Amino acid sequence: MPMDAALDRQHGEADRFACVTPSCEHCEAVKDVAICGRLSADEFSRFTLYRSQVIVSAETTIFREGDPPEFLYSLTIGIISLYKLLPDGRRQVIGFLFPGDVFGLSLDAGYSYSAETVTQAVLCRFPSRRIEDLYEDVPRLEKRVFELALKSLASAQEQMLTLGRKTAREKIATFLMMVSRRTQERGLPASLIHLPMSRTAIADYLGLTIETVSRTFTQLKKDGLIDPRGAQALAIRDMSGLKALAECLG
Amino acid sequence: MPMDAALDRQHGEADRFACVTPSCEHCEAVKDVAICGRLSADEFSRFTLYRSQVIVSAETTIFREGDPPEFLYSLTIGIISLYKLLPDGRRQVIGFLFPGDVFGLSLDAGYSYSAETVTQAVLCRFPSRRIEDLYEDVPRLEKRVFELALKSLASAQEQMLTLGRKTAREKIATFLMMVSRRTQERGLPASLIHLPMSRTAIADYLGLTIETVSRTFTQLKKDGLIDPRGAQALAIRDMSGLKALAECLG
DNA sequence: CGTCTTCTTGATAGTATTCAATCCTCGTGG
DNA sequence: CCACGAGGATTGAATACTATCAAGAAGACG
Repeated sequence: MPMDAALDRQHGEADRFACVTPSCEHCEAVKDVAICGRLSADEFSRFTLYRSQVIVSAETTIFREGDPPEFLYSLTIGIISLYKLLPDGRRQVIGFLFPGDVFGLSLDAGYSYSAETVTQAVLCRFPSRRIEDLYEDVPRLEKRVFELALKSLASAQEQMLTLGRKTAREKIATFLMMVSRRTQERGLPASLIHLPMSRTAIADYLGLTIETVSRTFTQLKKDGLIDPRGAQALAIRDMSGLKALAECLG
Repeated sequence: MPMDAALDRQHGEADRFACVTPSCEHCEAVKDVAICGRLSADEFSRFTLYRSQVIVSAETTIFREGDPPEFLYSLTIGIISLYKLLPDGRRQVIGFLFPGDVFGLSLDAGYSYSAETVTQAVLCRFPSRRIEDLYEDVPRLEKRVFELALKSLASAQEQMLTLGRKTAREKIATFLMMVSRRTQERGLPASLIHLPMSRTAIADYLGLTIETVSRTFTQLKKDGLIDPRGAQALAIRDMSGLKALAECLG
């Protein structure tokens, strides 16, 4: 397993990660929310000295749990999943990331989770060993990363509530509302959502099996709450009903 | 409900929270791990200008989810639980805190969880609105709080794996190993652990019912892994067996 | 257009929950 | 000092929700 990881890093990167120039035409879209948000022009130019950008194709591993932390990442475009594995293969997706989210923060000698792309993605990355220098050069950035880490913490705690105390139906509703919110944040319609992640990934995120996920989608459709558009997209037909279900009101 | 909270804060604090002098005889015990760890004498004296200390009796609410954040807390002595509630009363304990842990970090207008003591506790607290001043006065403290927030994040992610993918038996083993580790960190024997939290609190932490928790303890006893010493304490008889169970190896 | 993968649906099984009763512990008061 | 009462913990029986096993349908892709 560590052998595979080593090989991957040795031979794989050139194939999987395409480097792009530091002039970031996409960054504008997420500038308000991303790590690089709220920086002055001067701060931003210093910031770019530490940053490199990569394009990663869909369904590609970025790093594995236990790998020595090489980079701190910020997602510009695309969707990424973070997950942990048990020795027998059981998997828990601990988060789906959207543009503006950061990942790869680590205190220890290794990353505490694996990261892989769901869709093709554009990432900013910062060498871990130069992070302290970056923080000194652009102090506001440290505060920003701190803020984003606290946001991650809050959503992890919210997810603990979902995993521990909600039913399958409520879990799916919660998941759909989360995707809807993140979609809306990007300026897209909240009730027409794209689900590029597989049923397996959704199941592993919610602590369910793919069969239960599938059955629950079918039920929600029957109840008129959603209207599937193939397996990869759906329309929310009753937003307030779905919200009530997600928040366990009704 | 908000009425109750308001009354609590108005009339309750004098009764529930006893203030103690800033000379902290207990702090020595957790100095290496706590928020105040690794500070120079000079930094520490500046630090104390922001800090107040309180003693809180057992089973007492410190703040509720949604309350405006007044303080950042650091636990010196005792055990605290953080939890979230659903409207219908379902509860998820999102963490048990031990000496050295911080809580009450919040970005929003309100705390994102409730906090209550399990045992009597000694707390350091820092007014939220002066936190930025404190960070400026003692820059190293901001890094320290950042570190502790990342630790919280890592343990939340670990708990997501437990909640989503482990069986009741594995969950209990994981919980016991966590308590054992935190006990050992305080210089106490790892295999003789104290469980001051109720079965309800343990169940709400692991996403189980009290009955399942109880039954699982009984089973683990039968299997010779643990040896209950009343409901509030137990000896771990087979540490490596319990560890294997917690990590889902065997 | 056929193959392969992913998703959906169906039948059955199992783990944890629910409902209910008993037991135990500990604090209280006689 | 011991009996009593109350709340929490344990145990038992039945149920329910979700998982597992198995098969079929729908897309995706060459």
